Amino acid sequence: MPLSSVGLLEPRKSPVQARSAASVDAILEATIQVLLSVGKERLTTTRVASRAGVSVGTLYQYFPNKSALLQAVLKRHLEQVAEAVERVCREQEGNSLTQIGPALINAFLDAKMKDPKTSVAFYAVSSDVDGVKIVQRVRVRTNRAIVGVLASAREPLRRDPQVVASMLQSAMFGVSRRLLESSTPEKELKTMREELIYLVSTYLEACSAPLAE
Amino acid sequence: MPLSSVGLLEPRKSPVQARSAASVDAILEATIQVLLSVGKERLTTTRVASRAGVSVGTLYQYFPNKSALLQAVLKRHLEQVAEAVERVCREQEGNSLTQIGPALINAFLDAKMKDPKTSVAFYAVSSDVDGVKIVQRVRVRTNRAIVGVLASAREPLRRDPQVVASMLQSAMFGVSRRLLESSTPEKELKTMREELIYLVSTYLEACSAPLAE
DNA sequence: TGATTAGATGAAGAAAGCTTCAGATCGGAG
DNA sequence: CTCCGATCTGAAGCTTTCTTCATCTAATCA
Repeated sequence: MPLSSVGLLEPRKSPVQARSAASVDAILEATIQVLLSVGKERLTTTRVASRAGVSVGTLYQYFPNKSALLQAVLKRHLEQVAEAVERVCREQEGNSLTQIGPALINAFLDAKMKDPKTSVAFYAVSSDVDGVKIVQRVRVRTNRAIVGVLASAREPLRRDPQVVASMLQSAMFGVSRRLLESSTPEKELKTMREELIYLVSTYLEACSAPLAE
Repeated sequence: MPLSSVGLLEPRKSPVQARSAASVDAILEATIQVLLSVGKERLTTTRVASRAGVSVGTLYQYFPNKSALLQAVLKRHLEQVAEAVERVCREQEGNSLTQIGPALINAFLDAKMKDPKTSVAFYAVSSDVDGVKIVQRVRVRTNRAIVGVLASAREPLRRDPQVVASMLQSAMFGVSRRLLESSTPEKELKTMREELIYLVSTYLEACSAPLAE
């Protein structure tokens, strides 16, 4: 399965007629389904096409190679999470750190743990497909959003917002990954979520300048 | 590259004569070197054997398949990190949380970031080789050690040590992964290490019962 | 030294899956 | 209704790499 990571990410052609757009969508969905049902090792372009109800040829009309196909679904998934984070950050603008922290964690975990099986599958895919680059882009976006809310918070930060945001991200990703790699993600979710909120809260409190002492 | 994850992890035979032990070692080392030089996509058993100065046949005498080979090197790497953590935990036994936290972080980061390139390469390998199971075993070991020191600390914990340990692990892994996936791990290491120590310190302090108020 | 077992060799078999492309079909404009 | 480009089809070519095994060499011991 030599996935040349050369692949252009973009579809080969843009849909002109309606049916082709439908094909692309079906292919994308089928990819995830095949991933979940047989795993990445046995995910073949033929199988994906078949599941999507089209022929391999059609698949290759829209994706230059298998790698690009996988990249496309990965990207879509990560962007959903990024959007969730950006959304809370916008909503929490101007609030106090006490509110921002928990809100951020909840939004992230909700988005990431919404469909644990899929998220887990994507971890595996990511390393076959030059996923790091995609992940990085998303990370930068997310980071920017977090720095934004932090800066807008009622309490000023005593520490570099950039670094604080990175730290928060690391902790969030660390926890979600741990959960997803555990055998029973849903079971531990509640506990770990609460603990993460606690961790982040104490951290943010410590980071904020003492308003009155 | 269909890596049947069925592979037995153990070598097919144990070395009786000295030269065979040497072969196994050479093969293991060569695997890492090939991984670093051409990447996992183009790592072939032939190439590894060639680099190790033996023939493919010899390789297959000690490893049932490619997957087992990769698992072996991955396992070795993870265990080194685990040992480093267990060591500090032993050393810090009975100290205060103020000391334990930083010591733990430093030991972990030192071990994990010792050879960033290799660590990064292993991330990619892990998902091809059923690495999750290996990672999990190591996690459990590490968790046990951390729970141990926490319990031995001068200050009693107000929170479930199990959960606290999981949280610490998640944060550590999250940060190290973030660093390794960044384009310049070494650059950000210092900053992130300090920040992580700060995070962990404030967290542990909050977790400990107030001795005097 | 001769016998016996451990270890090494590497050409070739076999499987697998990606990707192509020549030809069939569909949809819409005129 | 006709025509033409858009879209679809899927058998087969091609490449690649894993893995085996019959055979050869090295080490050990009596």
